[in-house]
Amino acid sequence: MKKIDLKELNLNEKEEKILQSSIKLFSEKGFSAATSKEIAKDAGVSEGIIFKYFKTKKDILKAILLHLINILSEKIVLKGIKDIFKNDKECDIKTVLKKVIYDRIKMVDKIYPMAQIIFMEAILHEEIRDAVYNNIIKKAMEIFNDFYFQMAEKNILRKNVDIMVVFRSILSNIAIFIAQKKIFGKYFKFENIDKEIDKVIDVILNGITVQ
Amino acid sequence: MKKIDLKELNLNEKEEKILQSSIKLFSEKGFSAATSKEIAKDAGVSEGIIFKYFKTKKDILKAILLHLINILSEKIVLKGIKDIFKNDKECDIKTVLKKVIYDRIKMVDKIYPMAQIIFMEAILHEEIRDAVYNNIIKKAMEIFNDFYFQMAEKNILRKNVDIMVVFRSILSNIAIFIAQKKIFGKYFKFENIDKEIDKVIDVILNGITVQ
DNA sequence: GTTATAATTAAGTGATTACTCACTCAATTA
DNA sequence: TAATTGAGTGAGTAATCACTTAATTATAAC
Repeated sequence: MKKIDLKELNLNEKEEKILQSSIKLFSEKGFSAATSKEIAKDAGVSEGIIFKYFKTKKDILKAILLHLINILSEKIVLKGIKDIFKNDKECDIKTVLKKVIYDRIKMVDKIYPMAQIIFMEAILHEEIRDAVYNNIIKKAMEIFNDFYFQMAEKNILRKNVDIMVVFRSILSNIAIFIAQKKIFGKYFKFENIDKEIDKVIDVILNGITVQ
Repeated sequence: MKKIDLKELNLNEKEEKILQSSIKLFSEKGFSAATSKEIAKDAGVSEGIIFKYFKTKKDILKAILLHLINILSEKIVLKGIKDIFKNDKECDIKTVLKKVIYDRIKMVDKIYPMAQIIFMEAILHEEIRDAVYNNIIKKAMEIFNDFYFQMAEKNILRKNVDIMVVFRSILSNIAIFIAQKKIFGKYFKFENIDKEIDKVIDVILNGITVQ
C-alpha cells in the first residue's frame, strides 16, 4: 500500500502511523466498519494511544478530511491546474488539456485512498460536501472559467456553450477514467494511458458527429 | 421519502417494510452505520422479525443489491435504452440522445437511494462490483455499441473514435448531472432540466472547439 | 543513580451491536 | 369447542464497539 504524503501536517511518528492506517482502513471498509482496534493493530500502536492523539474516532476522519481539504486543497488540488493554465496560455488547446488531464489523473492516483474517503463521506455528510464544494469545486470552477474565457476570446474555443456544462463534462471524463481504472480496473485494462487520454480529448474537443 | 417499487420481488408486507426502511437508512448513513434497531423502528416492526426474514443484516443488503441487480437490471436499467435505440433508428441523433439521457435521469431519480447504495457498496465490495459490471455495464455497453455502429454506418456519427471512450463520455455526463442534482443540489439549481440536457448534448455532439 | 516527566500500554469500562429464543395470541383446522 | 399453528414480539445474549485509566516503561535532567 502506497502511503500518502502527510508531511504538511507536522505530525509525530505515532500520529502519522495512525492516520496512514486509518486512511487505508477507511478506504477499504468505510469509516463505520473500520474499528479502532484494527487501526491500532495496523499502525502497530496500542489502542489507547489513538485516543491520546485523536479525541474520538470521528476526529481521525476529520483530520483526514477537513484538515486536508482546507490545508492541502490549494497545494495538491488547485496548484497543478493553475500552473498549467497560467503557463500555457499560448500553447494549443490540445496540449493544455492533455497536461491538465494527465496531471489530474496522476494527482488523484497519488492521494487515491484519501480521495475515495472524501468522495464517499461527502455523499453521506453535508459538512464534508460543503468543505469539498467551497475548497475544491468552486475554486477549480473559477480557474477553469478564466481559462475558458481567454480561449474563447482567442476564438479557439466556442463562445456559444455553457462553461459550466463544459467544466462538468471535462471533470466527469476525468472522474470516470479514474473510476474505471481504480474501481473497475479488473475489467478494463489500458495498455497505453497516453493514447487513452488523447482519445478522450479528441471527443471533448471535436464531439462525435461527422462534421 | 418516495418509496421504491419492489413489487417484482413478491414480498409480504413486513418484508417490504423492512426493505424500504433499510434502503432509506443504508442510503442515508451507509450500511455499517445503520442499525437493525433503527430499521425495525422505521419499519414499525420488531427487531426479531427482521432476522426471521433475513438471516443477517448483510442479507438485507444482498436482497437490496444482488437480487435487484439480477432481477430488475433488465427491466429498469436496460429496457429503457434498448427501446429508445431500437425504435428511433431513423430519428435524428439529437432526439435519440435526448430521449436516452432524459430517460436515464428519470430512471435513476426513481430508484435513487438504491442506486446510491449500489454505487457506494460497489466501491467497497468486489462481489457487488462484479454484479454491477456483468448485469449493467457490460450489457449497456453492448446495446450502445450496436447503436453507435449503425449511426456510424449512416455517416451520422464519427467512425474514427473509440466507442468505449464515447460510451464513457456520455455515461459520465449523465452521472455527473445526476450527482450535481442529488448530492450538490444545494449549490446548483437548474430551472430548466430540458435546456440543461440540450446543452450537454450539444457539447457531446459538437465538442468545444470552434470549427 | 535518582527523580520527575512524558509516552505508551494492557486491561479494563459501559454502551451498543447483531442476533436469539421463550413466549404470546390471533387465525386456522380438527 | 378444542387443538394446533406460525407470525410476531421484545427482553435477553454474547460479542464487539469506542473510549478510559491505572500501571508500566522510556526519556531526560541533574
